[in-house]
Amino acid sequence: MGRPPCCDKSNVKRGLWTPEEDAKILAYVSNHGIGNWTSVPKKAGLNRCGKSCRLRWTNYLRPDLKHERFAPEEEELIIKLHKAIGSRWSLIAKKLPGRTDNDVKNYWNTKLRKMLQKMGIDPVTHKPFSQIFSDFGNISGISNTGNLNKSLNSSLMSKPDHQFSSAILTTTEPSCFKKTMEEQVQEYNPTVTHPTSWDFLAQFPVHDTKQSPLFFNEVSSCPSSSPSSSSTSTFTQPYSCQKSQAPLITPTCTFTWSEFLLSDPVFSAEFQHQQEQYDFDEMLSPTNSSTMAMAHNDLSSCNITSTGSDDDWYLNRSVGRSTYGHGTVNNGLEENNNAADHAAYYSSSASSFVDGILDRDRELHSQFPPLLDPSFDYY
DNA sequence: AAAATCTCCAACCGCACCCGT
DNA sequence: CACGGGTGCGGTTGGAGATTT
Repeated sequence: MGRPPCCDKSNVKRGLWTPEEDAKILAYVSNHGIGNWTSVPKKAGLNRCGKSCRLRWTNYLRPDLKHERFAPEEEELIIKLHKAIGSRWSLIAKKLPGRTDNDVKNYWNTKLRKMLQKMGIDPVTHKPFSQIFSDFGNISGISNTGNLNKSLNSSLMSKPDHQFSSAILTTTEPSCFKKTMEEQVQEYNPTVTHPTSWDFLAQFPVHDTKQSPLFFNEVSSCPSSSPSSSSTSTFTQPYSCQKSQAPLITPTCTFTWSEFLLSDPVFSAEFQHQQEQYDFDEMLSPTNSSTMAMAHNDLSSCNITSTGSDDDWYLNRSVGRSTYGHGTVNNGLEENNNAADHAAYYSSSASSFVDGILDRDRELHSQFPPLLDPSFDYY
């Protein structure tokens, strides 16, 4: 039994607002102020749902809103905050005067996300696709099975190369991203001699948490919407996804957001030296609201159980989902972090947990030699 | 010029939380 | 403590306008 609708949807107008309707809202708010939106339609003479009125006001009519395009500084701030706290649009919007969460969300989805993808950055994890791909390949052994070349060939036959030359940096793009996806793949995977394609990457849904949550979504995975999360700083589960529950990996140590943020050279500089400007403590203070408190937990005190660094976390997630892959010995992180920009932006380290998994992988191979046959297929 | 496709964003939806009763 | 109305939030959709074919 769900919650009853806030109004009779069949009898209220929906869709785009007219100037007349806007004027009624503005007139009502100027006379009565904001409050009890469910009664606003009736009092203002509108045939709209109260929720719709509130949305129209907060997202469009509020006098303090900016309607011009986002400035490069705003773009950079959104990216940094998204890396730090994920798709907490309302929190991000609070740091952008005159912008609503809807503005920020739309701008992210239409511009910034695509821009990052073009530059070879996974917009969910903020890691280079090449690193993700390399990790995945090295752990699951894709490159050993022959499927890599097969996939590359098929994808390259279907898509022209010019797709990969689109990552031309503009002056509005943040300076912290320098390399195209193609460059990164060449750099991180010397064995890959051809440009790759989105189709090819799409076959390995490492950044699609809906289809296959191979990699931990550091933000949405925090049980921030859970009532209990606001009262505890330690998760009882290593990770939990609201919509896609992933199998658990036994935790061996803890990871804190504050350490993660402060270890990030880009974010920590802002965080430490301009704390007043960002002022997460104030913004995320538990005294403000439960949402703030939950986000505070995410940022400052929420402990995410992990086997080491955040990179290990991502890595372990992929390991956990690739039990039967053909693992290579190296985890690929150390040797693949030779790009100065990304080495500065993304730190990594080896993991005994990963080694353990790889040992087990090798053990499986020794016990089941057919697995090493490139022609072996599960289907 | 027309049709097809793409981009963008306003608006909607459903869920969860807050808070008064 | 339970309930229910109000609100906040993030994800998604629909359609208008722009662009390409």
